[in-house]
Amino acid sequence: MSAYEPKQIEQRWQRVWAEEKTWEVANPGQAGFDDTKPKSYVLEMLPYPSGEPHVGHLKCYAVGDAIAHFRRRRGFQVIHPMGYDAFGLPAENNAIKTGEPPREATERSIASFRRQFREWGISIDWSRELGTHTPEYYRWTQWIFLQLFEQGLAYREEAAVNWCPKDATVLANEQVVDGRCERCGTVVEQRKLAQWFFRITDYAERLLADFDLLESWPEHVITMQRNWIGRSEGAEVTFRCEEVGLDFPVFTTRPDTLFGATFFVLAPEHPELERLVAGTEAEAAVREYVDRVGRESAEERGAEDREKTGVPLGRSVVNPVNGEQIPMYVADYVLMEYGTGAIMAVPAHDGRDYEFAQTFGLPLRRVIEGVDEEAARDEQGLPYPGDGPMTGSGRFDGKGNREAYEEIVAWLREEGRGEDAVNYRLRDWLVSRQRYWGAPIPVVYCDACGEDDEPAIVPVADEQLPVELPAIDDYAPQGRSPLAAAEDWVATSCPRCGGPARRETDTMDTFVDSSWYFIRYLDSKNENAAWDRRASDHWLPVDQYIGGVEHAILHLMYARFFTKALADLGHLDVQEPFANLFAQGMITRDGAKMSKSKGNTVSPGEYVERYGADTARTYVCFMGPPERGGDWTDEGVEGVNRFLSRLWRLCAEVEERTAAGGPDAEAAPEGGPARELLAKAHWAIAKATADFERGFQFNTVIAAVMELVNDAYRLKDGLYGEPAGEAALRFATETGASLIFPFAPHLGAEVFERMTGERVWERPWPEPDPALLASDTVTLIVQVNGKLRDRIEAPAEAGEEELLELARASEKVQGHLDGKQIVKEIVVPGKLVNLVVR
RNA sequence: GCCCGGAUGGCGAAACCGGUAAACGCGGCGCCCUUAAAAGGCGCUGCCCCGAAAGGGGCUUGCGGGUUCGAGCCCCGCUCCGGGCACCA
Repeated sequence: MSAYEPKQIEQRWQRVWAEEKTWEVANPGQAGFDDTKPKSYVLEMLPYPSGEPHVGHLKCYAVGDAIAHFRRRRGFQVIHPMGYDAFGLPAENNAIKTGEPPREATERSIASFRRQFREWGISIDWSRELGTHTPEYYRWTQWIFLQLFEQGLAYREEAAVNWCPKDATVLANEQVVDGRCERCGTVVEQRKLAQWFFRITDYAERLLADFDLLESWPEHVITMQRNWIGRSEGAEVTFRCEEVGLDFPVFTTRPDTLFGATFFVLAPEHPELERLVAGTEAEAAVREYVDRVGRESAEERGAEDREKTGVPLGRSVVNPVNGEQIPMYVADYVLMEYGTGAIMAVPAHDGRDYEFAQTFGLPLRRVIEGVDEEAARDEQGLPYPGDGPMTGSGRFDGKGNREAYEEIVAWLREEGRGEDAVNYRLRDWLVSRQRYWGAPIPVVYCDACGEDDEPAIVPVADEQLPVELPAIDDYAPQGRSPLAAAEDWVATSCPRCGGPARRETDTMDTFVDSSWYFIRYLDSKNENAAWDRRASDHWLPVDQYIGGVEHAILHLMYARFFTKALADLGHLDVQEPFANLFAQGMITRDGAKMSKSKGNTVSPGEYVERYGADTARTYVCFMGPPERGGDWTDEGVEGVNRFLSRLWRLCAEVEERTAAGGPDAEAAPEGGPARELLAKAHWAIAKATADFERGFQFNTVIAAVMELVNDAYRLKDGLYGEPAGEAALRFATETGASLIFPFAPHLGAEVFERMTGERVWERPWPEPDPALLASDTVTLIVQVNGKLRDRIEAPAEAGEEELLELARASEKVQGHLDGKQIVKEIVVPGKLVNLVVR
């Protein structure tokens, strides 16, 4: 009998799928478009092509492909494309080290990914393939940038960035490790540079509200995004500094504690600081403090156990609720980026204000009594952040603080000193990078069009797109984008006035590229538009998105933002890009995250070479629930390989039998092995279908097919009775192939063809026969006082009385009744009897 | 500190609506095939106790309570592990 040789089988089917373009689908209006089927967009996150694919890729695409195959055979027209997120730092860092142009290393890696995806037999519509680094793609990334720019959603502003003084370069956040430059170890500084931003904060509210529009996303991903957006409700209250005649609004979530404010703090970056202290005694100390803070990294400043620091300003503001003068400070625990960059400090009810007050000997004033505390009225138990009755708050005393909250805000509103306010933790998205390997930002600076010595920012005209990335020699950053060195490229003419102008030399964050690729797939060869509305209207949203949790926040939120902004611009008709999201867990080795330095990496290529793609794919799906992680073991791989070999040999044996004796037309009588095997096959169909539809329980789908194959072995030769016979065996084998096909497509296709002469992917997913699922008898569980005492084969149709009689008649049960009184009888028909005795 | 997950045999796990705990796989043990090995096939395999055996009994889903005829699953209180956010007013 021939052995299972995956290589031959796999190559054969890969050739068929490539030559026949089996997985390509047409768009509406194109030849071959099938308008009879509902659509399903199945998408895995596109890979970042660096080096070779790793097991994370294998898992992601194995899971996605199983879904795609299942949906096709359930009658959907499935679109399942692939592309490469090809811009980014690794290729550029490699270029700095080796001098190899990023494009070359990237193309090499893409070729390797493409080849391996084909070797894995992933059912991809290759006609839609894209790379985000190609001018054909980034031309439209630039177009989207300009669309956002025209809407005021892209803007340029000074911002603090990470700066390494030794390398004289700007660093990405990921290149700052523990506040130091990852390359030279120098402490990183904050520098103010003009940067490009996307106004994602305008969408904060919708990004929160539209979680309701999603069909199925993992709860923890939604929670992570919620926390990231960080919506806080409160009030904006204005404190006035009479000495300099300035109003200072603050944001607070606790207007109920206003009477407890005993001091006031500004962030070191606060723009009015200068005016407050200019020419005063405090000026020198304040300036020194602000300078010191400015030199610190965000990491240092945010350190957990850091002592509170600050400097008094020698000024005071008036508390609008009681007219009290409270002293002003500057302190680095107040952040300019959040709220108004100023706070009212209530040390009795806020931990941070409390610490500051302790350090600087400032008074506490309790304005909310603790409810159950012994020392509810004195300084013990402070800071107290909880609820309770108001005290020391004038006419609000005695009221609950929640009630007082509303009344105080209403009062401030009437007085014109405050109003309800909402704040978000979310910041605008900084998209410019002083880097080479990215899509150039398509604007120019024109002095002639500008005013007041400020050059005008002029968008590049649509017909001049793409702004192509020029070839350069030196990729090392010099404190400006490496593109700045390409002087011929930088010097251009102004699209508006035709005069001399300079190109923007920053490139875009790679997250911009990946925020819209799923739309481009729908019309990836379109040279006249980013996409055709007919295509996007038909295919969007993505019905099932699959990828790692590491993208739970950034990528997924950026893509959601892009979708909403593009919908607002009239380019899309969906508000959410991904209706269903599946976040896969990480595969470890020896219990640890895989890394080259630990030497515990698993190369999918090696396993595909040794065991075949079907084994590797089925194994990652069988390891456990795919949303959880799993530890890769070679024994586990062997086990799956053994199972697939068993299916293969079963097929070979059934074929031989036919050659020898011809199919026996058999009846599969009740109680016989043929009937048993057919019933098992239909059970497996029902189980596999249910588990597929329930979500991603692939491990149990595969287990069901294993059970079917085991039963086929057990029954085929009749070791313990009659053999099952040809027809039942053939059906069991065919069914096993059909059900395993989404995981092991090559073997599934091969075995199915040998059994039926047909192509499994052209056959609908099998339906279980209810007549064969039903059984004449059931195992009745008999409990006494909830403990299992006997199992009895009972007629499936038996009524409650009959079951009770059977149960009471059981000898084993009798032994436990033993003179006791039956006080209650519980019957679950077809399942269980519980006798309660006393 | 706040917010999410999770904890079941030697291991990965299963258990759908509160109704047989441990399906399936790994590992281990035994047998068959073989001159032998590999490969393959067949069986056993949660823990403890009684028994020569057949068989019987008890215990068991991180810990402690509760609800229920019945809890891995529901409720209350903890412990440990993993992840996210974190001076966000």
